[in-house]
Amino acid sequence: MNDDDDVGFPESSSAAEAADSYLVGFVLANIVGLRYYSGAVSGRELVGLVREPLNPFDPNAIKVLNTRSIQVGHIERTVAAALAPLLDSRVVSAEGIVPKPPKSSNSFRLACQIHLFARLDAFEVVRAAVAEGGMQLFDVSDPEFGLSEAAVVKERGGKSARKVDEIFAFVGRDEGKITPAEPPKEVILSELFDHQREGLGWLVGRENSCELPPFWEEKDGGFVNVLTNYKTHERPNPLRGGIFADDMGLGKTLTLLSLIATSSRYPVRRYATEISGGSVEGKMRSCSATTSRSSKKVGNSRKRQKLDDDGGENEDVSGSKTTLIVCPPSVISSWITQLEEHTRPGSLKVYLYHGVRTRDEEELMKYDIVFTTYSTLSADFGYSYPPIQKIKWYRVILDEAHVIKNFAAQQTKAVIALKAERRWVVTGTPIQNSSFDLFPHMAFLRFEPFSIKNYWLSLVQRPLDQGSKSGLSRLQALLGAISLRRTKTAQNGKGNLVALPPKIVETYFVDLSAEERERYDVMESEAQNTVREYMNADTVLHNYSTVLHIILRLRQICNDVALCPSDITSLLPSNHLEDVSKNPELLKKLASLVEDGDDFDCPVCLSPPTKTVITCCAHIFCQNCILRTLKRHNSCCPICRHLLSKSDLFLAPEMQSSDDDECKSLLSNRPISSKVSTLLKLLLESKKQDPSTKSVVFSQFKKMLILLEQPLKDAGFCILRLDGSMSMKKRFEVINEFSRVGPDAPTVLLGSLRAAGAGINLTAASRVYLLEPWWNPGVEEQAMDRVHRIGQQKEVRVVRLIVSGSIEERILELQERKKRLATGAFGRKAAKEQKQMCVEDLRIMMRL
DNA sequence: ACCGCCGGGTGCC
DNA sequence: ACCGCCGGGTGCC
Repeated sequence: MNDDDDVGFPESSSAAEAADSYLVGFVLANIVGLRYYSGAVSGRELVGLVREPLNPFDPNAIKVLNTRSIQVGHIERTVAAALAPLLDSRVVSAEGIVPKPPKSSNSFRLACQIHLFARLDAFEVVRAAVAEGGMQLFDVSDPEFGLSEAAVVKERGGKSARKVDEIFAFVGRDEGKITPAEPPKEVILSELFDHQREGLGWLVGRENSCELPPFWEEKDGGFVNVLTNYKTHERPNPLRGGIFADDMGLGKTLTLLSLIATSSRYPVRRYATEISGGSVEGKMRSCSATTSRSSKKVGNSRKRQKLDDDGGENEDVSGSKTTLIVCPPSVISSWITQLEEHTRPGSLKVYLYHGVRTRDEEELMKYDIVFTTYSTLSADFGYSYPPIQKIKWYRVILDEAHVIKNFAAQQTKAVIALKAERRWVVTGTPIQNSSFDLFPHMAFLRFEPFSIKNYWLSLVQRPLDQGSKSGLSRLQALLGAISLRRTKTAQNGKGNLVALPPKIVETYFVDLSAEERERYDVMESEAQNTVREYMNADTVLHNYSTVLHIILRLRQICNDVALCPSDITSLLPSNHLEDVSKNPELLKKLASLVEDGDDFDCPVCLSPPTKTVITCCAHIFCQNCILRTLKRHNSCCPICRHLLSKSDLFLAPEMQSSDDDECKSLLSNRPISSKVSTLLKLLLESKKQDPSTKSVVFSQFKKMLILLEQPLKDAGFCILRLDGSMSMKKRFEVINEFSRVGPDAPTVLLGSLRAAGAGINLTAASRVYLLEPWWNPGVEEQAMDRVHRIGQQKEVRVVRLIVSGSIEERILELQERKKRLATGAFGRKAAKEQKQMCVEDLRIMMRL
């Protein structure tokens, strides 16, 4: 057994915090010594990795714990030797997952994937250390991956990730109706409102619930946690408590007093009033710091004996039903006021554990309610055996629990260490601001597996930090499963504890000037002719890159002619064979296409290529994707079935950022395009309304972002740029600077989509301008979500700029079609085709 | 034989 | 552990 039994979760091995750490990859290692420990692991289960520097056999030892914090074994010595320094120096945090169940019950070792997380600037160090230790670092996009043992695991992992979200979606949905409850009239004098009776019903119901906690199911006579896949034969304890998060002003305090009253011993032991003496009023006087000792009484010895052996967690130590309420000092008085107002005098005895306070546990147990503050708790914690920590309370209520923010803080630790059968987190504040670390609350509530840091991080916090949709929905689902929130406005309905302000998306149509229009029309008809030829000859696929090129140019003109050379045909490959290997010119052009475009999705993985490869048949892929595909599919190009070998693949040159100045000089002193002037107009309007409003302008064309700089500066905007060529570190610096406030603070961020990937948080802005329509609506969605995500305080307005009567309008049309398809009957089937442009799409886009 | 080879003892860190 | 590894016994053909 492990030693940290009190709190019920292990100290995490993850030193690097979630905020800016990312998955470097994973290594395979054995868990050894299973023979010597009792911890069981079933397949696909997460395990805790905990350093054990004092191990007498190996200072590098890393022990492995299962979900229940029971030791399973150790990480094999060689791997531990390589990882220990990384963990100790907090360069990495590690999470283990056991992919397959042990072959037999008396196995000696067990394979484990160790996922390593680190800050981006430490990736190289980690890679080097892993290599030094003789291990292979597996990467998600490793082409070799398809064949390794790890692949099986990873594939399953992918499936399970989807499944995890389904599980989350399911939980909390089956929450039954609440049966309203009446408080005992002997104690509560006031009449409760309907919603308060319901609230009371919910509270009482949860405290007396015998149901399995959320995410647990009964299966084959045993119990399984469907999230962690942990199986056990012991029935997990019900979660007797939760989060009570009614809006302010709905009377949470009275509802909670009613809850306390239902378990108070009044009127049964009316005689006890005399023993402990003092009504509420009496207590009120004795509560002040200077006189709180006055309530000291000699306890009876029978109780003391019981208290002394309170190590037994299951024992209800004294039979007492004392509720401990922890709250900020200012809130105590409002509790007292409500006590006076709503309860029968003398029916609930209270003690203020605050200032000069008793050290006598037995004394404390005489009261119905003991109030204390977070800072008192924190001050006491660390003293040996402070009574408040030693007592096993009947119930603990954390009021205004949102004041707990930092898991590492002493006061948080003190709160989590409190012992009680019934635990409540009470808050009236929806989680909207950026400090929304709910882990302390999960730990306090003993809500497994979220009360275990690694699980919290990987299941909720990390997805949330990286701005993924599933992060938010998981958080909402799990909170929904254990909390009650009603808002003043939305009566009856369960308000969401995690609410985002609204997002308004509008499309602003831009009219081209007469000159621009003429230019565009000429180009478009040229383009139509070319594409029509390919279509008639059925050679669209063989001229794929040319077609992409044409479309790209048309889209560029919609933004600004400066993005595109005047003669569209000059950019088309002269050679109809499109063989890059025999045509270095074409390679160059394609490379520029990739660089300009910034939005080419690899047709295999449907996301922007990491290492861009151009085939001799002029199609574009991620290096890893095309390598993997060639291995599987008889060496054919997935687009045109051209035979390919490795020598037919060309790495696109890395993007250069040095041409910025060149671009700038090229682009300066030109008349402003219609789209740019429209953007300026909109930005100025919003500045007029509120000068502090911050905006993000997204374009997929790097040149467009450069081109915008000067006009924006001239119009008096302080701007920043975020592009794909920046290192992650630099990106975070830019975002940090962008969120600065003050008279000289930047208000406009020019961003490329590629730079706004996972982990990028742009909530400082409340306006988003999308300069062009994106191929795939999901990508636009993602861009908006960098701004519209947890931490956003304001309503978000998104404006898409679309040139009317242009290819942009048709792209919009295509997007709509695809959305319809995706949500329609063919939903799942259409998903793959959705992102790849087909001939039919091309027809629509080119008006052919 | 300062070797190779055999087979028994043994087994996390 | 139906392994690897260690260290003792052993030794031409």
